[in-house]
Amino acid sequence: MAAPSGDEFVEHVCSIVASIPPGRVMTYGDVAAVLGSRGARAVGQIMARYGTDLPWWRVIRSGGHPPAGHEDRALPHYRDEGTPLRDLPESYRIDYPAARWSHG
DNA sequence: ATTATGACGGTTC
DNA sequence: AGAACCGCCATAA
Repeated sequence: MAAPSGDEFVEHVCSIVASIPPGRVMTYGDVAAVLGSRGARAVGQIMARYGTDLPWWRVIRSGGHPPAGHEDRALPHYRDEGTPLRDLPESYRIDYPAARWSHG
């Protein structure tokens, strides 16, 4: 496993992200909020480090924008999962209110 | 303990 | 709407 035992934060983030169903998305802030923290950035760090084995594209920024620097990689995933998109085809952003997923 | 960094968030200009 | 600034959190050096 990429995450050694003891890192609850990492384990939690991975678990939450992995629990997001296809076609749904959560913001970094939401994931952090589930952990009782506000480390949206910290979540991004984990995605950058351990997200390689996770559906990282289901984690977006507030406002419905996909992960910075990974828009092109995420787009095909959204189209494949039927995630509601907006502002196509010029640019695109996730229909956050519609695709938002609650951890519970 | 202190500093710097990052797949962020929100406010302000 | 785009850029700048500050705040928050976890990790690495």
